[in-house]
Amino acid sequence: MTSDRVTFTLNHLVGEINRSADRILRERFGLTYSQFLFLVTLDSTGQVPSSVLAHELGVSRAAVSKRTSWFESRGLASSQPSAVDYRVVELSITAEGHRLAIQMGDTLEKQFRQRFVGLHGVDLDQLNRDLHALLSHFSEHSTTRRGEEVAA
Amino acid sequence: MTSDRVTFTLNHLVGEINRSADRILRERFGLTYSQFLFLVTLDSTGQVPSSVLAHELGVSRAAVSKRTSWFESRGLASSQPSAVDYRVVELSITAEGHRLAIQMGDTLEKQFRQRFVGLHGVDLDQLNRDLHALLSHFSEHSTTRRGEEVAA
DNA sequence: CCAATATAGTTAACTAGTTGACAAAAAAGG
DNA sequence: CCTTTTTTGTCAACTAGTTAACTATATTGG
Repeated sequence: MTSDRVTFTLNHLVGEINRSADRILRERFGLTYSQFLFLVTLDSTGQVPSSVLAHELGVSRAAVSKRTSWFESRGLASSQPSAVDYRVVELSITAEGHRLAIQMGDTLEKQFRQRFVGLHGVDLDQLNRDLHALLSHFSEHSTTRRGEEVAA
Repeated sequence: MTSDRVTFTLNHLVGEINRSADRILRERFGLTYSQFLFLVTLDSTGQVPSSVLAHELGVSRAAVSKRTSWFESRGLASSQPSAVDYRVVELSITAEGHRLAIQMGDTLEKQFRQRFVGLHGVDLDQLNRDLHALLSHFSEHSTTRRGEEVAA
């Protein structure tokens, strides 16, 4: 059962971390962790078609489509039809959205570091490398059917 | 940014693993990963009050309440009012549910092992220990953090 | 003993995801 | 050039979670 335990441990740990991040972001910024991910991803891509953002977030195009107006109405993101492909809606982050994404990221980073001072016996960088190794091994050996289409 | 990258890597990896498990369970058993978790958790607890199962699964009592009839109607779980506390609904797994939980667990285990033959340089048992260390450190330091000072 | 409080489960209204169907636009290719 | 196929975004209907309000039952303490 060793291997199963790893997946259970992973799920449990990720659950705890995300719950904690969510709580902090709600308290201090009034936004959820998932809203933070939307912003930080859009910030990292710069202006992108809605479908590309969906792919980056690992969710369906429909999911992004439904959430876009929420971010627009709060002045955190903006959308405009592409000039070159009239099917495409280009999304971009606003200055306010960018400012917020940075601030939220910094807050989480600081909180995470504080929480792990005094944790000895685990090398976080080594852990990160191992997780990356697992991830790429996993992606290579799977018929990654992520939502619908897959970019090779 | 090291620490943030760890949480992103964790999320990404868990997403891939769970998506893969979900796909396999849907194909072979017609059930989702989350339904498997419900069954395997109920199987491990034995007969429990609905609220205890909710706690074990890390979801709200309402979430369990709404799903219970689905499992009952398929003969995988059963519920009966407690004889000692008339507020409580006791849940238990059926023989069929138990059989299914075992079979699904075995399938995932086998698939996981197959996928990781040929992955060198990562000791899964060591990884599991590290993750557990992180998890318990995290849980210890997560309670009682009201109003702590982190400059924003 | 009984009034106040706490707890278990259900329900309603909401959020955020899914798939499948669709219209419109673009790309491919005879 | 015109048909066929592909892609983009949106919508509808669904799943699975949330919180808040509610009912019914326990538990506690004066």
